[in-house]
Amino acid sequence: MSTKPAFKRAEPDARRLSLIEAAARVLARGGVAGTSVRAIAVDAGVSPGLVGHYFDGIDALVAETYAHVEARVAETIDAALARAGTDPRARLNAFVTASFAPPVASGELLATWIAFWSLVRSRPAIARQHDEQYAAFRARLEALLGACGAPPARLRHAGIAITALIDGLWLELCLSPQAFSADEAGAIARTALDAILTGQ
Amino acid sequence: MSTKPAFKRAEPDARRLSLIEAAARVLARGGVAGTSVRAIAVDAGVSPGLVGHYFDGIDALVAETYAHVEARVAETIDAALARAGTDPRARLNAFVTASFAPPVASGELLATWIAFWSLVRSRPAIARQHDEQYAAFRARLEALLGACGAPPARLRHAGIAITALIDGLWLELCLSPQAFSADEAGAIARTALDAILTGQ
DNA sequence: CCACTTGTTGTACGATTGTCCAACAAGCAA
DNA sequence: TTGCTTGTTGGACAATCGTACAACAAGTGG
Repeated sequence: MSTKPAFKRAEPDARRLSLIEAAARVLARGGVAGTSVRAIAVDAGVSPGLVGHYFDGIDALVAETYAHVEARVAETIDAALARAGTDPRARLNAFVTASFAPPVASGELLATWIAFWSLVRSRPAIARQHDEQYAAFRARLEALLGACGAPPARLRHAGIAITALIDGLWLELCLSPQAFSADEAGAIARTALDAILTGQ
Repeated sequence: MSTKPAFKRAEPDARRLSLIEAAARVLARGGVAGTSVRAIAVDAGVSPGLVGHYFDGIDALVAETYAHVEARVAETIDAALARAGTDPRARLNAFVTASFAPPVASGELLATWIAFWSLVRSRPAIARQHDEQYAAFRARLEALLGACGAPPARLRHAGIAITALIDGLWLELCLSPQAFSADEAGAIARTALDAILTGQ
């Protein structure tokens, strides 16, 4: 009879991903205070030492977790856009609706954002990453706004405005879900889109 | 000759305040990661044990620090409103301008917000405090909007919208000050106010 | 079957955390 | 001055943190 292996080797990329997903789960479950190398290792079913083997410290793991979670958010929104068809305004509406519904707007995701934000000011590399992901988010929104006929001269300000509005509504929706509903947030965002696309 | 006292007693309220202000400074200087009971005590020129004498744990100190800093923010905005005179729209403009200028919009303040946000989901008492402070902020904004002639039926959504827009712009201004300027943020917010006050 | 590489383990390490508490002393009342 | 209250000290305490590293073993190429 054969002895069972004490552990199984994983393909490096798969192992990295499983650690990132474990970090996201731990952040969602216990918040920033409940997140540590050990807790993540336990959740991933792995020895704590392995975290250091794949990431340059826990801050780097948090940064990669943020990037991964935001990529999943982007996928969720892309799926909503695809479902909305080809009408530019319908796609814009789908964008905001998806932004305020689970799994995008949820208290669980917030912990990952907060953990990442807390590193932005002290870590230049993470500040750069934040700038890139913010720019990408805004660029996508500007493309949708442009497709709806927003004048190019106003595209920059429109993109900043709608991005900020969505972020502010999303944040409050995560922090105190009872202050207003996801439907209200969607209605507010669509009203703002009307105002911007109509032009003054 | 008299021996110098080893320490001086402070009036309880003054001592509490000095600890809160020290916590705000430490959060501003070192971020969430650089903040601890000991660091705050050193900054306040006090023994670490004294923190426990005035606050039920460091989370309570963070919560009170947030309340204090937001009160200072409110004072700064109130001063801007007073300077703006009595014209309702001028007061509204002053509100947004003050929100995007130091000391309200600054990376230093952000750390206090982040530390507080990270406690909202796990501490019911802090969640309640957040709800109250958010409601107060929005109520003040709704009063200013109402004075500008915004129809009462739309006041709730208008208040949520402008609050979210200001929050989103403020957050991004703190996180990456080079993405857009405070003047741009002010112009964007004033445009949104125009759209809301004109009615659609 | 035997190296050899390297993913993985488990622990030890020093530093730091928040909290607690006995001892001290400052300042007021008598 | 004498006594008393209590703000204050400073260190002890257990727990936990992130990281480093030597030992082990899984899987691959020979």
